[in-house]
Parts: sequence; C-alpha cells; structure tokens
Amino acid sequence: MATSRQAVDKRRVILDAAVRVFARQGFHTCRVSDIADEAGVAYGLVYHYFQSKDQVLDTLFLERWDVLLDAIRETDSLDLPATEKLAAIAGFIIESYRHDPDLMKVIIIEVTRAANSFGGAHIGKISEAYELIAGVVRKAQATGEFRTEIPAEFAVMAFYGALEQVLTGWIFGLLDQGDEAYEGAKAHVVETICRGLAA
Amino acid sequence: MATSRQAVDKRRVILDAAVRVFARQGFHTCRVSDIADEAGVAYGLVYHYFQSKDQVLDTLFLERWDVLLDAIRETDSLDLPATEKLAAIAGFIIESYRHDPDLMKVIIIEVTRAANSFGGAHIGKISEAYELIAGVVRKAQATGEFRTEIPAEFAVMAFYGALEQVLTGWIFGLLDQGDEAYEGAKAHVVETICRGLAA
DNA sequence: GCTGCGATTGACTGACGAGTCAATCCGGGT
DNA sequence: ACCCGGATTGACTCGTCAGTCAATCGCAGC
Repeated sequence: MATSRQAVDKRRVILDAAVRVFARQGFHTCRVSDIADEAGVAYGLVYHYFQSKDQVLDTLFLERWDVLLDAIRETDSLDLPATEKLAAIAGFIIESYRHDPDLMKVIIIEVTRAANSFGGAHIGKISEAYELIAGVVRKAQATGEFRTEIPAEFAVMAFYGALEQVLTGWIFGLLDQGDEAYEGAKAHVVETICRGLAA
Repeated sequence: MATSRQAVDKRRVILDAAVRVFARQGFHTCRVSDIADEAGVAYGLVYHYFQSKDQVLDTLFLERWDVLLDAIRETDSLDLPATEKLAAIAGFIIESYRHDPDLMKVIIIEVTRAANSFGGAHIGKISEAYELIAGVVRKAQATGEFRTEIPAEFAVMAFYGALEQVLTGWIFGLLDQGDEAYEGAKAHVVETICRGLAA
C-alpha cells in the first residue's frame, strides 16, 4: 500500500483519474493507457499499484460501498421510525450522487447495474445492503409500523429499485437535475414507497 | 430476410441459440463461435444473417421490446382504472419472464440494465416504455385517481425500477421463484406502488 | 559519494476473437 | 444435363489491448 513520504499519493491519483475516465468512456471502452494518461503517469505504474484493470474498479466500488454499508448500519442502530430510517438511507445515496456524480455514475453503471460484468462479481456486497435494509423493514413490520402483507424482500427491491432507477434517470439525462430535483426525489421516493408499505 | 422454402429458418435457429448462449455465458464473455456451435451451424453463417455480434442482440431485444410496447399501448387504450392498467403491465412483464426466462434474462441483464453497453444504445426504445407508462399515470392524476404531488416521471421510475429489481432478484437467485412467487410479486409490486401513488 | 530499494517508465509480447472471404454445396428453373 | 444464385462452410487475417519486464530514476540513510 502507501509506502514512503511522497508528495502525492500516486495510487490515489490513479484512482481519481480512473473515476473520470470510467465515467466518461465507460470501463469496457477505455484502455488502461487512458487511465494512465489522465493520471499523468506511466502505463506501468497502474500495474505497480493494482493487479489488473478490474482491480481498479473493484477498489473504487468497495471503498465507496463500504461507506454506504456503514451509513446504513449507523442509521439502523438509531431509534427512529422506519420511514425516517429509509429517508436517511435514500438521502445518503442521493447526497453521494450530488457530492460526486462521476463516482456514483461509475458505481451504478459499471457495478451495481452491470449484472453482466462486475455486478455478478460483487453480488455478495450488494446483497449486504439489501439485507440491511430488509432488517429495517422487518423491524417496522414487527412494531406494526409497516404492514406484513408485503414480504420484506419485496419491500427492499421496491425501495432500492426505485432509488437506483431515479439515479439512472439522472445519469442518462432522462430526469431533471439540480438541487431542488434532488430534494424532491428524496422526498418522493421515500413517500411513495413508505405509503405503500405503511400499515 | 427469410428467402426461400427451406425446412428450417436458420436465422431463427441462430437467434434462439444466441438467447441460450447469452443467458448462460453473457454477451461479452461468449464468442460468436459459441453461438454458431449452439445453433449447429457454421461460423460464417451468423454473418450471413447478421452484420455483427451486436446486431444479434439488438435483434433479440427489439423483437421483444416492441411486443412489450404494443402490449402497453393496448392496455393504455382500454378504459380501466390506472391501478388495473399498471397491474396488467406488470403482469405482462412477469409473464414474459415466466414464459421465457432466458430471453428476459438476456434483455434485462444485457440491455435494459446494461447502461454501459447496449442500454445506452437503446435508451430511446427503453424510454418509450417509460413515456407510455408516464401517460397512464398522468391520466390517473387528471382524473384524481392518483395524487399530483408525485411527478409522473418519478412514479414511472418507482414502478419500473421496482419491477426490474424484482426480476433481477429472480435472475440472480436472490428471490424465491415459482408460480406463487410470480403471482405474489405481481400483486405486491402493484399494490405497493399504487398505494403510494393513490390519492 | 555510494549503495539499496521502491517508484516510475514505456516498449514489447501474446492471446484472443470479431469479422472477411473464397470455395463449396444444393435446389429450382430451363 | 446445365446454369444460376442464395445458403453454407471454416480457415485465415488483423487490430486491439491487457499485462509483463528490464531498465532507469531519485531519495534516504550511511
């Protein structure tokens, strides 16, 4: 990993460059040399820090997904109505997009939705998020806040699916963006799903 | 297209073989020779009927998506409450999966969710479906069946996103399958979303 | 000033697989 | 019997990269 006292962490530089390149050209379409160029670094250095092109994307995804997982766990541990927990989770994801659209674009397009390539490889990690959210729903069903007719697994799919679809809409320019749009989306998604789940 | 009086339509044979191969190995991972082998046909024949490997997938997708689009238009033209229209649409999609899981798997995994490759190319076609469903929602908002607080565009994303996520869950074995599961899913998705949208 | 070692470089290799193409086959028309 | 054109074959070409590697750099410690 990070070894000595260098002015800049080239590993990080490469990772950040990769985000831009992946967001712009897509993972499959770009060449490793594109990443190196964008980072202002020699081709071989990418392989000094990473074992493969794939590993660059894996690193990007795992870094960020673990943050998300922590955020969900944190939220879940709070003593709040499920509706507010889900609002917090949706809020976190949407804020992530607002804060770094390129990174979220890469994670969604190249991993989360890319069931044919990296999505399959990271199914386990992705499912962890589903499972955590399902836990929120189950607890709410136990307390009577949510009705029990809808299995928690479906509730999660509806919630996460709706959210991801909205993000995808932004990424593709199918949906308006901007601060009000983000706030609106946050409210609408949570409202729609929670009304659907509420007892 | 189909020219003379041959016993079997090789073009169709190739297409059907491609569905199996794509479903099993994935579009990017499989070779054109895999398709030819699966179809029991020489390599070059694939290029006699199709201009490229991509065009094989394009054909599969467009063939089926147009059927879906027609089904939605048909449903929309009926005089039914929006809730029932959405139920019919969800039903059609789920039945498509039940009837030919391989084909739906390919369409969802390799096109619809594959924003990085074919999804981008077919955004237009895919959006047509969103737009049609948005029409259903808007009409329901006009009659007061659905409330107007949620923009129709979001409603569509929630509806379609939830549905696609459930299908994806089946494809990855994350969700139970079987006849009762399909019926349940149909009801749950529609119920959840429509309660969320209802006035 | 020298040595050691990780950081950095970039030319080169090797595999892989899409697409080409010239040859062959085959059935129907004359 | 012969010809024509579409169907069918499969060996071969050709470009593209991912990944390798031997060489060089530059700083830290002595």
